Amino acid sequence: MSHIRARFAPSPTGALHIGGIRTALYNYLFAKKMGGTFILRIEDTDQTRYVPGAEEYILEALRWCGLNPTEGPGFGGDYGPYRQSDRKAMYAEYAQKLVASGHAYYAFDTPEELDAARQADDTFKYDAKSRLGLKNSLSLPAAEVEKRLASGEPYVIRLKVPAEETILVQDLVRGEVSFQSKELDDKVMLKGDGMPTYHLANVVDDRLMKITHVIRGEEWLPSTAHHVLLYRSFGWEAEMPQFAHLPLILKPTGQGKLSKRDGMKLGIPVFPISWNSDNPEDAFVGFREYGFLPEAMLNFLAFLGWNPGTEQEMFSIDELAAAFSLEKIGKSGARFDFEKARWFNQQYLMASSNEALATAVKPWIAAKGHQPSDEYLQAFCGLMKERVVLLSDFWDNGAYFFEDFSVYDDKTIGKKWTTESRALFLPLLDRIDEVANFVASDLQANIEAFIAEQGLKFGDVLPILRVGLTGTMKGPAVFDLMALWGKTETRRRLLRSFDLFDQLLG
RNA sequence: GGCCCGUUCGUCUAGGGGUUAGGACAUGGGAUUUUCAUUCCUAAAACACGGGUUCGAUUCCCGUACGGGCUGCCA
Repeated sequence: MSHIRARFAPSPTGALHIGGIRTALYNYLFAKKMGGTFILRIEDTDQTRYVPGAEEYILEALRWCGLNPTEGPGFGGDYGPYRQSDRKAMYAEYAQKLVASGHAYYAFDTPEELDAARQADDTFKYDAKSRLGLKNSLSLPAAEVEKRLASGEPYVIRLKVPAEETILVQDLVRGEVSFQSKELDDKVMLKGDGMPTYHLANVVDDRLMKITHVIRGEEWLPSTAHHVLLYRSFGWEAEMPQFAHLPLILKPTGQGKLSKRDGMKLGIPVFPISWNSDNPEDAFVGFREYGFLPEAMLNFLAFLGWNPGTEQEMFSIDELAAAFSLEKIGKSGARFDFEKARWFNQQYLMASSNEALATAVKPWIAAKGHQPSDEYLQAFCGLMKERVVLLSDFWDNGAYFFEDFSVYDDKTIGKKWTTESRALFLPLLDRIDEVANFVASDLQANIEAFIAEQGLKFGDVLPILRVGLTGTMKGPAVFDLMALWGKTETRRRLLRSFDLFDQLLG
């Protein structure tokens, strides 16, 4: 194999879910590993299912993931166009070639007639057995066919599947898979509207784009037999791409492959980025908007159906590419485990530098109406990163860094705050004011000394300080918080809170 | 229904004819920690079933069961 060319070929029929991203990822990793080319091709041959904005969505999702194609619509490349609707004329040409060589034929049966046939017999199949009884250029006299064609009667072109043949598919994931041609139907190659079906388009394009490896979901395995037949019919079988069919991603609960609905049902994201729609039934929240880092999502996804065989779990995208191989792809479906995805994100958050985190967190804080300095934001991230799982947690668990809390842990205060408390804590505030070097260690030493002098225990003092400062019993070390905020702010917060606490006594 | 694919702890998986069947997530217990979290230790937890082949099968073969996919002028 001289130069590897792998493609990701989504259909712009709506938001691309996580399974599609994984397919893109594996194609990307494989190409990268082999020093090959990663190609994006838009498969928009179904005009009835075209959804405006879907192509933009795909591009934006890939961009967010960092899975940028080296060839594709808007990316350049010598094998364009990369949008199938822009290649329409080509397919008709190839379909005609198939007819001319006797590998395909015209069919005039209407969709209604075929529906009726299926209705009457649920095993109905357009194949070698039935086609002579149907309306096509094999069953009709030549003159009749000419007449129908000349009159502009709508037709499709169907592949003439041989009656008795064994078709072997070599799959890189599954090994040899065999099919009997008598089980296969005469698939439509060219539709009534002149557009190709997936089967024709994908074979022609993979050929013309010199694709060497077709890495796609397992749902394509059954139709691969048709694809092999097509390559054979065109005389391309010797240079046919290699196939690798990926195991499906299964629903988090229950059975079946993951679908768009599952996310909404369980309140978890199954899309890389949000998909907005006027119809709430068709609007989805993405991993991005949910607070995931793209690297974490990709790391998680990479392990759904693939494993390097070592015990390393955390992989950067470059490490994934280096470790990747098609042979290590599993065969069985993998259940989507959202808890595991969260864990990966937490690991990435903890491992990130404060600077990188501040950049990622900034928009989340800005959305709440705050524009802290980078320095403050970085310190905030440093103190919070071991206590968050999602980017959204930074605000959810740390809003008090940016604005005064209005609700606080009154259970703790109810237990600890007494009529004597103010008399005790005011001197402590003065004591804190006296700390010359306002850093955590000095603060701790002074407060500890105060506690000892008063004959108190940590538990008598620290909870009050913590809740007074933050409103909650959860969070970073009290002394770190004080050091960050400084004398004035520390005093301000505590005084404000003591007033609040006093109200509890009344 | 037909065809195709699959099946190791609850989940993601490693492994492979003879192993104490390994790791991770989640779960239970414990330690550290002024809180929360982190970290560390620890526990419980799996080769779907039945036949072969073999000295020996979780591993190879065949069935069965179960699961999944496909069965459109959708991809």
